[in-house]
Amino acid sequence: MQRDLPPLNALRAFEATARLESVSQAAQELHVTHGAVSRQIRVLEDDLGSALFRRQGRGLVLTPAGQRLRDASAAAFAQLRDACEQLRGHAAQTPFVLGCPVSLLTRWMIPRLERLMAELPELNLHLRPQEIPFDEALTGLDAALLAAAPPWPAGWHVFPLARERIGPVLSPRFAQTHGLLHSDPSAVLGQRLLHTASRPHAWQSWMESQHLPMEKLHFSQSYPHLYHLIEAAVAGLGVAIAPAQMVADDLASGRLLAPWGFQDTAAQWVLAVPSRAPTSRLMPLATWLEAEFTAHEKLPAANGQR
Amino acid sequence: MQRDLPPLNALRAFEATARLESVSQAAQELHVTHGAVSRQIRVLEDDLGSALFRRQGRGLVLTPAGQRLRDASAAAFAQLRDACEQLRGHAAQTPFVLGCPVSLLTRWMIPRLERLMAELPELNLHLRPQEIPFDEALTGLDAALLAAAPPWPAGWHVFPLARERIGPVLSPRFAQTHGLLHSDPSAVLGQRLLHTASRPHAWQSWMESQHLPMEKLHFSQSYPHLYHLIEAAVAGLGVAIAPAQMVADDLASGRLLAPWGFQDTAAQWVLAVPSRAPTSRLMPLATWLEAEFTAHEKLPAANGQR
DNA sequence: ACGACCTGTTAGAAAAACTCACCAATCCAT
DNA sequence: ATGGATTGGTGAGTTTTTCTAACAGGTCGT
Repeated sequence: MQRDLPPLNALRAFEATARLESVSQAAQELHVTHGAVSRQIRVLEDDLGSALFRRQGRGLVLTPAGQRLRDASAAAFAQLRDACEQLRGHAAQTPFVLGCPVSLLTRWMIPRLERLMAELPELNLHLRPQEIPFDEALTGLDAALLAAAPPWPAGWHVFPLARERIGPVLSPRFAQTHGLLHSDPSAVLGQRLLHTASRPHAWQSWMESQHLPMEKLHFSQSYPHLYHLIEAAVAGLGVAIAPAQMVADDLASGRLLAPWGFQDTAAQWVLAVPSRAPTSRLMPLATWLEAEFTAHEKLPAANGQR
Repeated sequence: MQRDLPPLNALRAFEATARLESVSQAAQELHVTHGAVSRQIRVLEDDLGSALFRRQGRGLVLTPAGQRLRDASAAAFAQLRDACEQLRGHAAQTPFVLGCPVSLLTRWMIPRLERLMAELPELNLHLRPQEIPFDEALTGLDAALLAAAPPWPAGWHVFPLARERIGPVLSPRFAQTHGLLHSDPSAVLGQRLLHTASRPHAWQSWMESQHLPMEKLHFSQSYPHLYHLIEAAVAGLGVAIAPAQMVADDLASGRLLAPWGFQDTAAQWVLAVPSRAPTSRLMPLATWLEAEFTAHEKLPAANGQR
């Protein structure tokens, strides 16, 4: 049978008090009031059944019993501190592996990476390109950044970052651009529409949201990745449909135009983590990403003009 | 600057779980539910920022980080356990010194001492004869047993045990006894009244409570201690006035009679302790004494006949 | 496939810890 | 000596933590 340990928090209060020979200073070190420390010491004395301090005037003197306990607890706590220090240090320098689809990585993450590293230097972020669908257990990842619609796989914990919003984009260099700029959304019907196998329903869902018929679409070549699709649009090969965030920088620089704005989809941009992962390193990243994503909410809403 | 310790209670839960390789068994050892342990481990993992267990089927496996922490915490806790064990053991075998006036000691405590020692063997009780008034700090005592009226000195913590009740007692061998047995309390007026310097007001307060005049009292010799007073009564030298508890055994055995019962005084029998003494060894004694004192409440009340 | 067994999770209840405000004692500077 | 500053102790009330109870989901053995 296991012998009983004393109340550990009381022991911590005692150790600090014994080391500093002052209740008040110990309270300061432990970030509590002196009353709390005084009480904890009382609890410990009561538990052990012997006085640990002699109250002498406005100070304290350790009793022999107190001295022995101080030595033991100081050593024990030092050992625990060392071990935890080591673990924490090791955990801190382990890279935080973030899975991310190549399209997002290329067009959104990389332009922001330097700033992210500067603002969260402790994170030691490593990006791992990885396409949707993600492994259910997120094997080898500390987190994944992706756009997806609920329901989420069991075993994920999901931080919503922003609604996904998509819309048609085209280059100023595209031959028909001038005629399209002030037209209805229906004007896209006759254009060369670029699309990607990774988002086969993008045009369909946008057309539905605009109440346009789908039969008259003129699909051009299909691109394997969203990344290529957007590059094709930038090159003026036709009208692409893309999530707002992934063309934000191109819109800002004028390389792309979005005459009909963007439209919410059922999907969201989320940060997904295995449900029982430690949260301490996660929260700063989640916060940063959310801020960065919502900073783009200033992009034109659906039907907005640019 | 002091580095931070991990949450200690969480660490204790982890240590038990790691040692037993089971959340459920650890919960059993710690006398909590498995949910509590599971949660504590989660808190610790979160605090340290690294997983300590790999959940594998219905069991647990320590991660390398967990193993290191287990070794460190097992050693640290063992050290603390040892030290506290030693302190507790030392405290337990230190005698518990109970100050007690000789009268009470002789006539009440000693007859019950064997039973007390048998029922509270861990207490290691030492009686120290000591007369009222007691030192305000109760120097050298763990507690004091005495009859006194409030207010109590500052720095005492007082466990009330029973009201003090006093009444006249006399021996069957006393010459006038037969005539007194069925008389009014006023019959004492003409008798030889025994009294003691240690309680000069005893007769006075009793007479007042009976609404009898005090002028006609025939005081006999004064005895230095209550103890002698009672012995004088037993010897048939006159009528003594004594607290109920101190003649209880004599009444039971017939060596003394209390024809007019007993009367509450302003005083109480109390167990007094220095206010910041540890309570763990105290409570069993206080409980035992209270039970023993109130067991005598069955003695005849004031005006009751015997 | 089923029950036995184990761990994780949640809301709400219970317990522990803390703060605040006060007191008493001591020390120190005037 | 006296009044202010500092220190420790205490009690009431509140906040925070921890625990329980009940359920969910997975794995193992039969």
